[in-house]
Amino acid sequence: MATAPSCRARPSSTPFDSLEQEAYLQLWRTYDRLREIDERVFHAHGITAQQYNALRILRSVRPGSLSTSALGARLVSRAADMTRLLDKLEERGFVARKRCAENRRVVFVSITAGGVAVVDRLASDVQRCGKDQLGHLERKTLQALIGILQQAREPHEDPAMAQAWPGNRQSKRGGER
Amino acid sequence: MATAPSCRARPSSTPFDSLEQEAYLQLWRTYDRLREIDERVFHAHGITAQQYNALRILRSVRPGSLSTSALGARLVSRAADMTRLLDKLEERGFVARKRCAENRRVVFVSITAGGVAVVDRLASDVQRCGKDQLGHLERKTLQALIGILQQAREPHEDPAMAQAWPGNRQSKRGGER
DNA sequence: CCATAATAGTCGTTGAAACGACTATTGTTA
DNA sequence: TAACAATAGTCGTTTCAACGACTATTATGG
Repeated sequence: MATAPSCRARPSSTPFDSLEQEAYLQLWRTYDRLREIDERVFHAHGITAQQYNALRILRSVRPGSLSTSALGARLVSRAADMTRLLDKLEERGFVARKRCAENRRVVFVSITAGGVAVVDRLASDVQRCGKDQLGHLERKTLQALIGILQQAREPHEDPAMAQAWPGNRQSKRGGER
Repeated sequence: MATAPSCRARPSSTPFDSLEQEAYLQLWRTYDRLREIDERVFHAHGITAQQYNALRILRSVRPGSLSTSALGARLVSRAADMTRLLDKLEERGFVARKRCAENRRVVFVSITAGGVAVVDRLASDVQRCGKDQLGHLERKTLQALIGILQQAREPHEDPAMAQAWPGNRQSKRGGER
């Protein structure tokens, strides 16, 4: 690891006020660059990254369903407005909504066969996209990144949803490679 | 009540298809969480993170100016539409635009005294915000994060602007502790 | 019971991002 | 120099995100 131990940065070349700010801006820019890549993929299929995420989560509980707010809590990015996100998915027949009988305030959402088809159709593109984005990093580097990111947001993560975004370090998933 | 009775991490507890995808989603979520924090700060001052960045860059070249596109290239996040971003800043008297005489296609932008005042007024809040976001990480961890992020986006970074986002690893900026 | 609060979701409005078409200016070349 | 291409920026439109107000339903406390 660590290409170039030298590089010899000039003193005034860092326009950052603090290390924390630099880390955050690097994070922002990196996210922005990688997002550009996967949005190309999703856009080609007429879908949004956020919408894909919702479908991915719904597929994982299929044939079960989730309440609107439970789904929102599991999304990668907080979504202020589930209603309209689901409106779009429902319009296109990817999800179905059903009012809960016991508690008529909640609405359960489930993925339809059409929604599953979309996710499946995207699967290989998404897989390839991941390689395009970060495939040049070694596994150990990726794992280190994941660990630091979890550590970084740990104090800002709502403990109530620690199970949705667990801080499990090792995550030995086996497969893949 | 009755949060998951099991916990028991069933094999399918990692909803990620690959390590690359996991890293990207962790990056996305972490960015989202940290962004929430600094947007609170900027929103309190009636400004956008992106706008603040533009002002920060313009202040760094003060009293000089940058062409619209040069400024856009230096921003943290690619901005599709500089025109309207600058419109808003100009409306509020934070920047000034002036057509270039030699090449009348380009427009030079510079920060005004009012713009400098805004950035200065925000400085301490921004500083504190950085601590809130990532102050709980050790310096070495932050440096490791920065290094991995640079490595992560290196193949996706336009070489033409490598100077705006240099890949210098160590960036010993001294003070700040 | 009734009043009140708390919860789950919906909707209106505003502002920003995305995408592309368009104008103005300059460079190139036949 | 006229025609064409390239460049820099602007603008129109559509879509998405943010914020808050609002409706409907259920829980709670006198």
